[in-house]
Amino acid sequence: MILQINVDSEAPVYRQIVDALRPKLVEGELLPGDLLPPVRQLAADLGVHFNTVAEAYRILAEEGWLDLRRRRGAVVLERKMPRADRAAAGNFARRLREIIAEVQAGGIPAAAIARELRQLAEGLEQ
Amino acid sequence: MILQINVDSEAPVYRQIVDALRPKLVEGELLPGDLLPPVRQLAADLGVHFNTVAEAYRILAEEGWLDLRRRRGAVVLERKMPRADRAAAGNFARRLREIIAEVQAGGIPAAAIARELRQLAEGLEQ
DNA sequence: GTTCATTGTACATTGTACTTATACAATAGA
DNA sequence: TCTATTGTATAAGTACAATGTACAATGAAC
Repeated sequence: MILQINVDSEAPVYRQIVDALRPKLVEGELLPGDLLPPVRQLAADLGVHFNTVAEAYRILAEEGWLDLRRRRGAVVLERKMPRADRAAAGNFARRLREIIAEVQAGGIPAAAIARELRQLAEGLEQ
Repeated sequence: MILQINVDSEAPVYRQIVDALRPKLVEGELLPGDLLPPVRQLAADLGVHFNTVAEAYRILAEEGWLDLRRRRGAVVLERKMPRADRAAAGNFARRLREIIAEVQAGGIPAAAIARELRQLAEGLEQ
């Protein structure tokens, strides 16, 4: 099982799958040439319909991460990072601020959040 | 206008409103006793139906941020931070990892992301 | 080269969630 | 007491998510 989903989440399953796979692709846990499980197998593992998995694969294929071909499956591609558009950076800051506020509201102390942020920042620079 | 929404966003409007207001509440930009605009006024400003704003206010009221009363409007409350539940911290790390991967995939350099994270971490510790 | 199981694709259907429309209930202030 | 202003409740329209089913493509076995 290469990922898990949460049926209680408000996020749609196909998006949960995309959001769980993308970090593995970006961080190199999944490498070019690797083969993802067939839609029917991953769907069975997750307990959802295979079309739901297919939709997730399709999104990642459109982003340039996967090559989908019948009878062969989903292959991880070599992918160049695109040029960033102007809005992306601003949106990123806003979304982070939203999430941090949500987590703080949930009772996580600011110090713990700050620690987590620094840890991730370090991980990015290696 | 105390906030803006993005009609192109995939996030539902009522959630955009919640996610835009919560940071203001957490960070103290909105203080106990402050009055939010009536649902009809904010809705008109945003170009949506007032029930959509009412739904957002209701969510924030359930979280303990607002007191809603007819004819008086939405008043910001004094609110204690709750005890954090066990899952929250782990979910936070996972969501951050997802968003960072998404932004990286969009072409923002890791160094820029790391800078943003550190900046937010600093802001949290003041 | 043919056959067939395996894989992704296409599309209709069903259920769920978002947004709106409309009517209602409560209440501060004149 | 009356009334305008405010939030509330509920149903309907619409779009989206997830599924069911049939199909198309193709690598492997022979």
